[in-house]
This record gives sequence, structure tokens and C-alpha cells, in this order.
Amino acid sequence: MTAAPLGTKTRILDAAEKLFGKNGFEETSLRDITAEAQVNLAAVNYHFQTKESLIDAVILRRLEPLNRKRMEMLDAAGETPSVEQIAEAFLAPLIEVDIPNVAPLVGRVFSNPAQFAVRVFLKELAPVVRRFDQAIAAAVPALTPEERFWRLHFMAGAMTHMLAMWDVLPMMTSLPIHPVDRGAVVRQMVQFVAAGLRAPLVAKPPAELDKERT
Amino acid sequence: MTAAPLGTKTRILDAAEKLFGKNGFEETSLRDITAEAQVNLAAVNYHFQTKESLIDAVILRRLEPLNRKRMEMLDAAGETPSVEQIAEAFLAPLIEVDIPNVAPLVGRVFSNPAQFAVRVFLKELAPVVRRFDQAIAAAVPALTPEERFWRLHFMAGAMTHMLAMWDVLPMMTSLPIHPVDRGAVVRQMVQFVAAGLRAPLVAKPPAELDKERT
DNA sequence: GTCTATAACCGGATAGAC
DNA sequence: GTCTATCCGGTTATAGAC
Repeated sequence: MTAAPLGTKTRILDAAEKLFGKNGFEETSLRDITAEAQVNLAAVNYHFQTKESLIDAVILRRLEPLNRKRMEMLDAAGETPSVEQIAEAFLAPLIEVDIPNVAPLVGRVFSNPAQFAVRVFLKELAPVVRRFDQAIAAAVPALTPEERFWRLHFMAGAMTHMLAMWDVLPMMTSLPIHPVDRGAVVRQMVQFVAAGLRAPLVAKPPAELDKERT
Repeated sequence: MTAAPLGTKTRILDAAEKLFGKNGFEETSLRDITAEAQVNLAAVNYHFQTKESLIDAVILRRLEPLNRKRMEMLDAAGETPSVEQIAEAFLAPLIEVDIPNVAPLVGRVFSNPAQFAVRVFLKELAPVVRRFDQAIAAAVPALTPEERFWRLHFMAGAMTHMLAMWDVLPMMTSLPIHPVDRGAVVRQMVQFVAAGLRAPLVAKPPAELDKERT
């Protein structure tokens, strides 16, 4: 059952990752973490100085390789990837991540406005967004920069919601989706998002179109 | 500037709504709230007993009328609404809500897995979801129940992300979207989501399709 | 209904022995 | 590097005067 004994630092990171994802950053105390990791309370401050820098360490340990994978998948799709390939490169690495506890953690990171959105986004995510934005521009040249901005965030939102709600989704339906097949979700999502990215441009408010019809 | 003097209870609700949306539930203390509301600390416990039941009161005060509006818009779209009408009824009332501070509050509610997702969702949101699911089934009969489930949550995720990220979105782009035109966002979102709802069904994993092409 | 004062507790962080 | 013990500020909640 127990693998090679992990170092204290790694045990803290693993425990924090699990509890942060499950209960949130602010609602998880260092005491919760050290209890879960079975290490001493003071070890956290010795290895990570403050709670905030522990949070950053927990996030960056996972986010960096995941974003690298996204870039690699997009690169592997060639010069002019289809919207399906773009969507899959953006979504699959995060949805299908096979490390336990990571999906809800990343979901929390991406749905917290002030806390990290700025501090993590600008530093770690901006290049990824720029790269995917360029790919979308090439795949759907009719889109204006504003339209690409919105659609890229619609795609990100659909993904974030899945990551964050992963564990509670089965409770929201009577359908037999326990446990969720992540490959199937990616395929559904790629299909949905690709159609959205290719959607005709907005001309008039839909409300006005409805009025004209009557 | 100051309107008719509000009651203590209302001032607490307003202050809590603002701070919960801005900083989160757990990270907002009752002291923060009473300072913002300019009422005494003990007034919170007198009117709401505990912090948790204050949170519920803050949420339900806004969520109930918003969900009623969504239902009314869907009803107003007639017997068999188009996917555009379904999307607009689902999205517009929340995105275009004109009460200050409510958008980020609702965004936080919808992106918190455990905290309320179950306790609020099952009680307050389940009928709404059921109603929209039926409408989607009528508008796109080819979809299986599972596919409707996923696509409905993709739509919800795109919306939630917009609500939660509202105030920080301008920091994530160099485009001139300050302050965000919410009507325009709804139109963009309806277009995106409607295309996603109408997307062709998933047959094979996109990865396999890519392999076949080479 | 509204206030002051305080109880009772929990949080992050650190000092200092080993 | 790891432990125990502790500091200290902030938290919810309540008792009791007005």
C-alpha cells in the first residue's frame, strides 16, 4: 500500500493539494494540512515560510507541466490546427489529468477572481492564452479580437466549471455517470466548444430578432 | 446621495452581499460586514443568528427572483423556444442583473462545489435545470439525456466564469473593454452557446479522427 | 432593538530545545 | 531538520446593560 517514504516537503504539498481542492484555500488551515500529512506543524513554516507561498507552490507544481502539455499538443497539431484540435489541446490536459486531487484544485484556481487570477494568470497563463488566441485567429479568421477574447473565455469557463464541480456533478443528475468518464467529457466538450468557436458572428441582439419575427 | 435610511437588517445584507462577492464567504469576517454596514457587531447575530444562515439569506434574496425571471423569459418564448431563446433566458437575467455587487456574488455561489452547490442547488436550482433541460430536449431532439446534461453544464460554466471574473477580465486583455458592456456579452454568449447546443453529436474521439486523416 | 464587553476559541507564525 | 510550547491577533458568538 505505502510506496517509498516521501519527504516531509512532498507530503505537505500532497496533503495541501488534496485539502485545498476539496475545501478551498482559506478554509483549509495549516493544522488540517499537517494532520493529513502526518508531519509537525512547524514543518510548514520551515519549508514554505508562509501559508501564501505554500499555496503558490502547490499551484505551480501542477500548473506548469499541465500548461506545457497544452502547448505541446497545440504544436503537435501542425501549422494551422482545426478548432477541434485547438479545443482539445486547451481542454484535454486539464480535464484528463490523472493525478488524484488535481482537477478540483485547478478548478478552484481558475474560479477565484482576485486571489490568484491576477497573480497567477499574468505570470503563468498569459503566454498560453496568447498562443491559443493566435491559433483561433488562424482557424476562424472572421472573428474580431474582441470576439476571440469572449469565445476563448467561454471555453475556459466551461472547462473550469467541469474541473471545479467534478465531484458534485453526479449529485446533480439521476443519470448513471458515476464515476465520470473523463475522456467522454472531453469529446463532448470539444464538440460543443468547436461549434461555438465557429458560430456565425453576432449581428443584432437576439431580442430584437425575436421582435421582428412576430 | 444617501437614500431613505435603510433598516439595520437590510444594511447588513447589502454589505455582506458586496463583501462576499468581492472577497469570498470565508475570507469575509462579520467585523468586515458590520464595519461596511456601519452597524454594531452584535446586530448580525441578533438578526441572523449565525454567519452561515446570514450567507444563506444573502444568497437566497437574489437567487430566487433571478431564477423566476429566467423561467418567465423561457415561458414568454412560447411552446417550442429556439436554442437562442433558451440560451438567452438562461443567461441574460444573471449576466445583465442591474443590482450592484450581485454578479460576482452569484458567480461565487455557482463555482463553489461543496459549500452550497448541494445545499442551494438541490433546493433552489434543480427545478430550473429540469425546465431548461426539457426545453433543450424539444429544441434539439437528437441529443441524448447525457448529452443534454453535459451541454447544459458547459453553458452554465461559461456563464459562471463570466459572473465570477467580471471585475478582473479587463486586466486579462489589452482590448478596450472597460467597463464591460453586458448586453454585448450576452449576445456573444448566446451565439456561442446556441451553436454549441446545436453541434453535431459526438461519434468518435477526435484523437482517433486525427489519426485517420494522416 | 441596539449597544459594550467579554467569553471561548482558532488561526498563522516563531523561539528554542533536541 | 524536526519537535514542543507558546505568542498574539482575529474570529464567532453571547451575556447583560440600556
